[in-house]
Amino acid sequence: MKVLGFNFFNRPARTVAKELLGKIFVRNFRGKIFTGRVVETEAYLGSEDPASHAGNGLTKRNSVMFGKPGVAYIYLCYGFHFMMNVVTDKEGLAGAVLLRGVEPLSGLKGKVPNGPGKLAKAFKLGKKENRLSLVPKNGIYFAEDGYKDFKIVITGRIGIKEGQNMPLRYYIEGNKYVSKTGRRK
DNA sequence: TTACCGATCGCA
DNA sequence: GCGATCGGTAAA
Repeated sequence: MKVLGFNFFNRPARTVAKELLGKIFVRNFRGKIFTGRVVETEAYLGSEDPASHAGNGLTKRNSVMFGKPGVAYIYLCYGFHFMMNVVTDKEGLAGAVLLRGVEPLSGLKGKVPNGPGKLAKAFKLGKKENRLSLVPKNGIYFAEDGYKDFKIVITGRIGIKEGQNMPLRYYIEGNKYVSKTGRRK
């Protein structure tokens, strides 16, 4: 099993979002290991994407999206829910991939993180983990185990105003752990 | 300093 | 269909 490194994330958000499907998300929380297979992602771009946090230029919050790839961008939304993103694209260029759904593999004890909010909660991700680098020493990283026998479906993103949506959502066809709200067309 | 609102979820 | 609840952002 190979850990995904800097070069994997140092590419356009669309590419990373697509290739992250089927990979394994690993979270080491105080000695406990949580793992899950990535089954659903969304890509967020920079200035060309009005739905992205980075769509209106650089601010304090989104500055991490302009920084080094392979860094966690975790944001509190609607006052309740954290969203787990991975920064992509080379430094200076905004881009991120949102994790919307994973299939639980180990350490998740019956939890079904089918949705970005629940996912972050199940993996114990919060404000503290924002801006952490996805280098194994920080306890958050992605790994590759050769799983690639699946079909990728591309649709519009979820929760985005009409008119500024783009087909940047990727998921594994037929997977039970793709979020339900996300399954609608 | 204040007012507004969002990449959501669970319950009715 | 709606309310919960908080931090970033822009305007004053």
